[in-house]
Amino acid sequence: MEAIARGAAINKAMLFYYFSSKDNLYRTVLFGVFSEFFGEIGRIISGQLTPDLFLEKFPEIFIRFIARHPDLLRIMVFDLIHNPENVTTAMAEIIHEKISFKPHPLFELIRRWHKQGLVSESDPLHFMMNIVALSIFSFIGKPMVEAISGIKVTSDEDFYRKRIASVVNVLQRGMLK
Amino acid sequence: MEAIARGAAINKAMLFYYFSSKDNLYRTVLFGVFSEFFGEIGRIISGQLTPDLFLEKFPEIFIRFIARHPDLLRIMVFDLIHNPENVTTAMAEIIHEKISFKPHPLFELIRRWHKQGLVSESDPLHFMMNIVALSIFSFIGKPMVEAISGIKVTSDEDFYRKRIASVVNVLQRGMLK
DNA sequence: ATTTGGTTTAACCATGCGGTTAATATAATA
DNA sequence: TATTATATTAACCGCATGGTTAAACCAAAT
Repeated sequence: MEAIARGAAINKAMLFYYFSSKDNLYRTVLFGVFSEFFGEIGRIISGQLTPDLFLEKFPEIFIRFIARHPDLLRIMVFDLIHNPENVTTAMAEIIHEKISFKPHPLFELIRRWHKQGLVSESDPLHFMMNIVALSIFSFIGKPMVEAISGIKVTSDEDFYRKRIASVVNVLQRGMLK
Repeated sequence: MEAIARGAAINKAMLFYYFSSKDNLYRTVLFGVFSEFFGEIGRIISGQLTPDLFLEKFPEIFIRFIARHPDLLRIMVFDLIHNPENVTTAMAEIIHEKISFKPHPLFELIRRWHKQGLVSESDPLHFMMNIVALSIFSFIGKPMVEAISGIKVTSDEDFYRKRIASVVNVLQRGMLK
């Protein structure tokens, strides 16, 4: 909290005055950032959406979004690992009650794609996990893979572009029929 | 450290007596667990290894290994996110100096596969990242995807089996030619 | 000018935690 | 048995940090 206050050039007590607790500040920030994210995602989901367009756009949006908010992933993953109930209830609350994005239509869409023989994965949960996994790991795992391989990434922009290309390629070839 | 000592039914000071610092204890544990892991991986890597066998075995070993060591991922991801230099230098040291597993032969093998037209991904770094990403996210992301989708995983064993199947399917269809 | 309500701050409190220490118990050795 | 090296412990230290408080500041309303 002190560091946040320093960053905002205000006194630490002001954070508690306006946000009452660290947890509440956290949720407020999450809400803002989720609104932004699901807004972007919502914009590509429509009736005419094809699976291969979805698999092309989603990783791009996801990876670019996280790259734009480098601290978000750090904070969320920390919470996800240490007390998942906390962050998941906060997320569920935010998503289901306050934001227009509803996941169920997307899940129904994925099921329909599978029934139409367009995608190979029948379970929408695993379908989405595959996409998110490939996108998110670009950030968490980069230093680990660098350490194991001994290969250092030179340009970030270059890395993300190649990463997006690789992810989209794997997803389209791997999940489309 | 206090919790670890409690778990081992010893006094906290003993941990410092035998391991001198938290960091050193951490590295000792990492070393043990990495030896185990890379031992398992090393066993499947040989001259006759085919890419599709590799893509089938690696995720299975990886996912089962992490499932067997639930705290490992938590600790490593925490470090990976908060001070990557720390964990990566520790990892590099452990892998390159103390363990028989060498990543370069594997990377060469992947390059050869690509030259032979067996796999579509030309960069071994991204090739490996795709595999690790899909495997690892089964653990970190599970609660998140559950929260967003509203679908709760019932049986763990069931979840892992389906997860492995989905990952192997995506990888084999997505990266093989 | 004085009251009032929101705003801002420095100083403080409590707790958690990595790490230390000095003293004691125990086993090995001469 | 006396000595020495190794194990083991309770108590303590210092620092970071989430959170609180009481007082001061300041603008607008009376």
